Amino acid sequence: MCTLEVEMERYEDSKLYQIRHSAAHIMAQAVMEMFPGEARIAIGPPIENGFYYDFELPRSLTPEDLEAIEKRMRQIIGANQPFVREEVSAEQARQQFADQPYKIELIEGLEKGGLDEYGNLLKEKPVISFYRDGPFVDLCRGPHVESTGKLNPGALKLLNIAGAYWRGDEKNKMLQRIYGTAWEKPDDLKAHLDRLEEARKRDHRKLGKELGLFYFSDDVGPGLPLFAPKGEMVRHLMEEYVRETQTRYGYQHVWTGHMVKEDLYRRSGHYDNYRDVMFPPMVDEDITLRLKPMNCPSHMTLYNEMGVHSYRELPLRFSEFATLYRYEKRGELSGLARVRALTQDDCHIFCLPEQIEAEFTLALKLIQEVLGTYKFTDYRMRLSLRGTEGKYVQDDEKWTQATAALKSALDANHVAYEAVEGEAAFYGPKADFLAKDVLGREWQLSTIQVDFIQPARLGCEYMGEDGQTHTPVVLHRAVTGSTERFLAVLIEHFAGAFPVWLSPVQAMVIPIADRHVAYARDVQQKLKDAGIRSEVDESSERMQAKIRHAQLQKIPYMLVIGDKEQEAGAVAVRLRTGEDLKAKPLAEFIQLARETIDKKE
RNA sequence: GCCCACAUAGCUCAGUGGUAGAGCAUCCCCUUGGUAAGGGGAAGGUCAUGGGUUCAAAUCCCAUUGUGGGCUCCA
Repeated sequence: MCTLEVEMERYEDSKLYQIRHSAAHIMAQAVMEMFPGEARIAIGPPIENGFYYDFELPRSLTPEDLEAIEKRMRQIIGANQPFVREEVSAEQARQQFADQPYKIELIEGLEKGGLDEYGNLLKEKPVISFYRDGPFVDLCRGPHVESTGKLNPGALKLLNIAGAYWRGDEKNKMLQRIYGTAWEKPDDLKAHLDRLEEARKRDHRKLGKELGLFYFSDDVGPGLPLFAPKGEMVRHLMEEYVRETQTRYGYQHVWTGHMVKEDLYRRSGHYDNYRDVMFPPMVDEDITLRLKPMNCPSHMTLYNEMGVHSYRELPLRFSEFATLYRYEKRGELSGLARVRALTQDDCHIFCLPEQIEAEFTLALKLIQEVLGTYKFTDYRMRLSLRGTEGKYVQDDEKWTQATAALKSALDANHVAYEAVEGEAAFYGPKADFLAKDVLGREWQLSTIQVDFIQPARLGCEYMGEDGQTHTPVVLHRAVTGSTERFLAVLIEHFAGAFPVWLSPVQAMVIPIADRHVAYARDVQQKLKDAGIRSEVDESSERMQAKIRHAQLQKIPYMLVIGDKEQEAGAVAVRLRTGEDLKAKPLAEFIQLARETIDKKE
């Protein structure tokens, strides 16, 4: 066996990084010239596919300003100003940026030697440096291109204006951020803009409407999706598939409703950690109820109500497609990707401490199977661990134990992972699956979390082999997470052209003339008998128009029926790829379609 | 929640102070066709909601609601 070692260039060391960093400086120069003496500059880093710079300005920027700034940037590039690095003392830096409060704050952070611009701890005290290009000076670590002329003026574009809090903290002032993108060659820029365009075309909100899947209505409320028959069909198929798979993996299904007494969330710890995402309480005399934002306390209560559990019963795996309600901030709602009413394929596994590894492995296999079915083959794992401070429940021993169990399970399954501190849930560490879609965008889909805390708080117990009562460990696990969000990702992943098994309408029967309608209905009935979902296009349009309509609806099979097919008991099969499979006996088509559907290809 | 933008027919959009428009979709009529749009006609809008300015508001101003782009990928 041989492994090919590919030395990946770090983005930070790349030419593109320098180009974008330099573009940010050039943009800042242009903006400062636009507001002489009034512009305050914050930070302007390169980011994936581009760069941004944050400003505090006397007025709001407009799209026309962007054009003017971009024009000025081209002039600065034309002037070919060299970038000159200069190392300075903190005092010199303060003098240079006396009227730039954000820079002063950065300098102070650097001077303390401990903090970077976000207040995070740095390992060593950095050297303070400037980069000058022409009249513009910025506090900057670099590196940059040699001179502004190294940038290709045709490979640069300012994209949008956005608000951004200084240091990302909503307690701080709101700054104006300009996003731009810069590349080595105009063709690269074009390719990038084409990718953005492709992403827009696949936008699940646009496709959801075009394909008649789901809607939002002001009358119902923000973040509360309404699923039309076709959308609900997809949702139903997704749920059915995961349910059936879970059953196959030894999971049981439970149901715990929509509301819970607030007291339960106080005991579980959710009230303290999760209050902001709960809908306001409903008070009924002396009972205060909350819409369920998560299932764990309900599942644990159910576990308790079911009587005394023996260690022989464990693991118990309770899964539920539960409708949860989360009071997401208005500005964070986004199509189906972020909603206030969602369906979670949640599961809680009650197990013995020594079963963690096996249960984790089982969940891992289940997730890998499901993601594979949905054609997500490119994913990585992130192990989220406790941070040094914050919301985390204090119990060092249990954290250590939980973390070790997860790591050893990952290692035992030869799964590569990246550990991130400070990203854990309040009750324990978690392992998340980050999957890439066809456009290379990464989505967090599945999650497995270890919980040593809540079962104890809610009094979950089992009788051990030793005759003593013990607290079970609970693994929280979601495969597709929120069905709504997963559907959003699927729509974009497949550009609305679902695999046949998931397509709400699998076949469109297209009679060429009215005299073929009776046979078309006959075909539809036979398809129905075979469990294939179809429609007959009985409109008075020409066949070409019917094909176009079915094509735009991304229906996998178009079955054209004319005199020849009717006589032969056949259907002429056209795929949405444009491929013409010619006329086939109906039975043959049904067999072909069934195989594709059953294999979930 | 905060910053900015946007809200006109079911959908996509035009209309920037003087009687509300187009294409697609819908309905009706003609056409009955062979792999991505056949032709004609009709119907359809308190211009998101509420205030204000004006002789006059879809258009200008304010508020509200909703939607969109963002809100730590290292000076």
